[in-house]
Amino acid sequence: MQMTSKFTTAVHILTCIDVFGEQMRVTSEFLSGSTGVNAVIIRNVLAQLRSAGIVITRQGSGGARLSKALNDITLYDVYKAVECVDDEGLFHFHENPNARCPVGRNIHKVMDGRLSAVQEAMENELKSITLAEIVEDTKNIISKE
Amino acid sequence: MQMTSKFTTAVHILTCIDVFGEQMRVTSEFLSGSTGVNAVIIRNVLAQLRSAGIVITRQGSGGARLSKALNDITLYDVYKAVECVDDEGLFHFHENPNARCPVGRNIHKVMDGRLSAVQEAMENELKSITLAEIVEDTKNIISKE
DNA sequence: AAAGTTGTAATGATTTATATTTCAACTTTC
DNA sequence: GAAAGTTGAAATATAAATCATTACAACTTT
Repeated sequence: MQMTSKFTTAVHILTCIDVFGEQMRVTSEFLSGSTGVNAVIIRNVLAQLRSAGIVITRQGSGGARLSKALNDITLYDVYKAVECVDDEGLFHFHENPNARCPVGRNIHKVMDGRLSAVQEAMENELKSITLAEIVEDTKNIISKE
Repeated sequence: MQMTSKFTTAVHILTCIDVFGEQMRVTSEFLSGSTGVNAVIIRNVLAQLRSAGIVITRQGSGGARLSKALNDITLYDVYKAVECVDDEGLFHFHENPNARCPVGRNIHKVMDGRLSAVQEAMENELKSITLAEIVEDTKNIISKE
């Protein structure tokens, strides 16, 4: 199992918008070139980031912009925006446990709370990381190249 | 994205072995009935649990047994046993970032450590939960039904 | 020897992820 | 206002992953 690569793609996109946005229009075509991801997928990711209030895009004009400070965007916001994990949760329960078996009819409720806690631990860690630090590190590396 | 259901299936299996193991042979056929999961899949999961030193099974004789105390089996052990997440890690990087782009050639190393930390947060939570508690809760619920 | 079980390989069905094609709607520039 | 470039979005294709199923050899117990 692996998280959709739209997540790292989205972080890459946002980093590019900040790094290049002042000098040029950061179009889906440009982002496709930088990420190696198909331009239509880029537009889909941008649409999700837009729905989440993270970027602004407009038909025709071209070029995405951030709609918040990097400090106010956490990896969790990006993770939610691109729907890495749906309402069903991170863990996938086998669907047909046997209700006539005492274990089968109870295992779900016994595990549910604990699995939610595990997912929450991961999400809390994502909340602790901001795009500001990602971009700062990136710029530092670039300036030393 | 969701974790393979082999994980919850494995926990279900281990719970059944403990709950029913003293009164009967817990065969893959029986476990298939309780979980609603195909018997061959059950045998595959049992094979993985066996490789991890968690259960004992033998050709012919039938019936799986635990090879450790429930207290010494954490959800992390089960998660590793059934290979929920492979060596690539929980997060899947888009594969072809452009090395000619300053962001493209650095984003991976900027994110890697942080993504590992996120994964580790999840895994640490899994390590904190033992099968002993899962089985205890299950038995408590059953006894009150 | 018979019956039941595990181990495992091979195949199929379903779902999901990503890429691709296509085109209408929009903006800017000439 | 026409041309060029861009976004938004639907439809389709390809590839990979997941789970189920079939089949059968190896093994154990009776």
